[in-house]
Amino acid sequence: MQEKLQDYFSVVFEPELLKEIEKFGVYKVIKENELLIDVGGSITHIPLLLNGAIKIVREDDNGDEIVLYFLERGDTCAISFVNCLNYNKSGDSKLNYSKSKVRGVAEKDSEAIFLPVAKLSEWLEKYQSWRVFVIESYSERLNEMIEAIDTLAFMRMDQRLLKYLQDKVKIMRETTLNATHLQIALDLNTSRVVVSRLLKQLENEGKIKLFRKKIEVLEY
DNA sequence: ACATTAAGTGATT
DNA sequence: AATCACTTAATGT
Repeated sequence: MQEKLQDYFSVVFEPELLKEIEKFGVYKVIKENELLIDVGGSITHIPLLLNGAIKIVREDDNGDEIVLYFLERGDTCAISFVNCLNYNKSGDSKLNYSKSKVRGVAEKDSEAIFLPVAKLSEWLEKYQSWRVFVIESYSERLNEMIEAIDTLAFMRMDQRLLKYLQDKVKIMRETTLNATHLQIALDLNTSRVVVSRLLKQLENEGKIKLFRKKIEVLEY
């Protein structure tokens, strides 16, 4: 764990903070499709992603879902973190953790260090580098959310689909994606039939190539 | 050989 | 863009 911490964060964090992270953080290997946090689940730890990718999904009461954004190497879900802070301040004395409004699923095998929320606010006061990191991360997440809203509000389904595929290529670092039409439909909150048709269209336009349970993206 | 799951398609709203 | 109803193709047992 130390080496990996060094690799990714030695430039970002001061040595003392790194030591603390080593001490209180729990290193974990996350398998593809593993559920990290579900809607309504308590947030007890915040992940510091070493590598891999986590898909953050919003789910409403009917179980309809929309992909908000992906967490990548060096990312953390600062939104949930700040959420925790607010909760604890305004909060009761009991050790209640705030509830997650999103779901996090591993998009591929990943490694992360899980940090207990209690430590995080402490570090906020102690370490300058931690403050910077959290604020930057927060702003990144916010921008990604705005981007997600834009695509949702202003783009037609075919464009959204293409963007989805291209984003995924970026995150997976592979041009050939493993995904069924149904899975994609769920991510975009549409029906499988629509996805199938639009994918066919994209294939005819020469932008992608279709296989069974696989899609090769040619333009990205 | 049969059942199950993934993908393709026309017609309708 | 969604839904229905149906077909075809690939895969698992």
